[in-house]
Amino acid sequence: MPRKKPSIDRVLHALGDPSRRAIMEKLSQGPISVSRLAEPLDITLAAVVQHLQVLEESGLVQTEKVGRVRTCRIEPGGLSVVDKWIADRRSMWEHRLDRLGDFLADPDEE
Amino acid sequence: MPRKKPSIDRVLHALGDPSRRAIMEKLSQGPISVSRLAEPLDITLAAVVQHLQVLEESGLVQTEKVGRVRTCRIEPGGLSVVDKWIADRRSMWEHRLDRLGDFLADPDEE
DNA sequence: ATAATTGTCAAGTGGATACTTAAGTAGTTT
DNA sequence: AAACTACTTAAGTATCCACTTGACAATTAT
Repeated sequence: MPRKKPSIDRVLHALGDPSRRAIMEKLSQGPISVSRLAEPLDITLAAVVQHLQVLEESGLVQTEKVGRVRTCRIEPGGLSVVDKWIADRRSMWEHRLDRLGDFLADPDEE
Repeated sequence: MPRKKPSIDRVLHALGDPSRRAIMEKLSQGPISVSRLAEPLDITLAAVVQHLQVLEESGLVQTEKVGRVRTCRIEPGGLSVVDKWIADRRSMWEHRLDRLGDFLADPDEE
């Protein structure tokens, strides 16, 4: 089955949840199985599996099942779409600040 | 009223919503009033105000009311907490990849 | 074969939340 | 003063979503 395109929408929604961020942080330490992932989190294994689905569909995590063990790891390129979105916003408003000193609208700052 | 500390949790949750991202994108073009912000979005003005509250509490947007008009603008440092979180994750797993070649899933390591 | 491990799936629940409507406030214009 | 503009606030609704339970499947160990 073809892997879904990781949109900024999917990715940011995925990262918006604390449990999923905890999973990302754990996975940053290295690949690990589902049940070992679940141990430190105080949610059930089933919940962890659901989070992993979201993370996988958003392109943040890759998993592979061998035998009865599913091993999860970070998908290194997954966060780049967020980087890009942020960079785009920043370039927009920074570029704007270059062109016109916006003291008119904002006398207080800068 | 002291401004709340913008945690990574607040910020990523705020950015997880498409309407709020649309607001961020519009604001990247420059400061604008609430009602003009609402025009292109097909949600009510009241909904926009609620989103703006979330964005402001997360430190992504700053607003200022003069007369009866509230002007909204990007808070330039607001996204840095996301940058930092991403950079931290990346440095973790990249550092790890430097140290040990991760040949295949080796469950009992270290 | 039996049991234990590791994960999967379906269905349901409770709480969060995005949104609407409607009424109200406070500046601004005429 | 009256009308209009630009929000603001409260309350209700409906959907979403994180999480649980419980039954099941598949692999590995005894």
